[in-house]
Amino acid sequence: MDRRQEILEAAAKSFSLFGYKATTMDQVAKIANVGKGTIYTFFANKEELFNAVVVKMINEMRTEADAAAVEGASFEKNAHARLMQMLKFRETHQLYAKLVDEEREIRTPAVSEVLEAIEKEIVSYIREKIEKAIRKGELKQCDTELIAYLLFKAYLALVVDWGKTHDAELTEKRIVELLSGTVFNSLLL
Amino acid sequence: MDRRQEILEAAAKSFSLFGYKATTMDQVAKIANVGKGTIYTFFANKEELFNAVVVKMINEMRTEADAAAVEGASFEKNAHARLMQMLKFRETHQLYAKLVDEEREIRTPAVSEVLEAIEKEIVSYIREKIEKAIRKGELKQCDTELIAYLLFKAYLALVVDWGKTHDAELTEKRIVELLSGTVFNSLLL
DNA sequence: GATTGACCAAAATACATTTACGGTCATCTA
DNA sequence: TAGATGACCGTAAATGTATTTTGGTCAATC
Repeated sequence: MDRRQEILEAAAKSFSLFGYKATTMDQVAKIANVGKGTIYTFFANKEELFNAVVVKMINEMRTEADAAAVEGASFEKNAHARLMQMLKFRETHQLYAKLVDEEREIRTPAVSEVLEAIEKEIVSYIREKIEKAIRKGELKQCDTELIAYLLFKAYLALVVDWGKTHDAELTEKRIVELLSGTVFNSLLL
Repeated sequence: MDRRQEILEAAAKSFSLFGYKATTMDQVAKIANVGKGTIYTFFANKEELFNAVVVKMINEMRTEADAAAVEGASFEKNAHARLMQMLKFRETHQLYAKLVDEEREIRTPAVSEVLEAIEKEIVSYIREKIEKAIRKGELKQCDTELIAYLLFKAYLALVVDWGKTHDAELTEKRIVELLSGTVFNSLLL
């Protein structure tokens, strides 16, 4: 089997289990059943290996977000489904969850950078969908960059942050009612 | 002069200059020109002294936020002015800025708790204003708790977070246009 | 020519020792 | 004699140091 692939999978396993900092190159080599030196013939260093693993994860997330949308459904319904899916992915997917954790309690630069990149990716993904809906005539012209950013931050706040400072999570119904009445409604043509 | 007051001022000065963790009770005693034991006749411990200082600061912030509003102006205009003022206070006021800093790089529980309390205070302040506007018939009935939370988080994201991941800050105009067209507009009766 | 693991400098960790700090209370003074 | 004080105490943090671990290299190997 492809050596590069085996290394990638081994790395994904280790990063998922132990996080970035606690994963050692020896560890990865052992899991992948290769010598440590072999890793460096495919990846320049630990951080590049990490980035490659994360890129793969981002693609999985995108795929799952797309799967959450329903052909023919309204922009609001699909945008909601997509965002909820990605936020669920964020706390369900072993690697993503681990990285969020690591970011909270240690401060590893490589992890911060990667998390930032993921968020940028999500925002630009949302933006794509908005622009597509505008082209289709479902939404009115607007500042798509800012709207995408606002949507993402709003969902992050309502789904993730709220629970940290209140004793109960917000129900999805309450979130939908709030955003449907405010942001989403204002986007309609 | 009132001993309690002198201690409070000395503490405010020290917390502002060095943060919570790096402020020592000996330090405060020296600045206040009192024996260390005296502090403990007014405040049970360092954290209570800290809380008292922060309560004072919250009141200042409230006063400044109120001063930013204009009698007779629209809800949107005043809410915007109030929120922008509080966010400016957040990075201008020596103590507040220092605490945000300390929270970012050290993880002092007392500081985290206090920052959370301040945010709660801001949100409930915004909520008050929303409810007042509803009573006056300027805004429609809505989920005031969530709207207040969303507004605060949106401003935080647009004014504070945006700059951290983009090379230029958002202009106030762009923020106003975004929120005016979405959240604020939807609140009108 | 691809693969490997012993090897190296640098970074992280563990440990021992010292220092600093929050909080107390017997003493002092007004 | 009631409030103020600072020397004092136990603990927690900081500091210094020895030891281990780790990312990355490269000469030897297959």
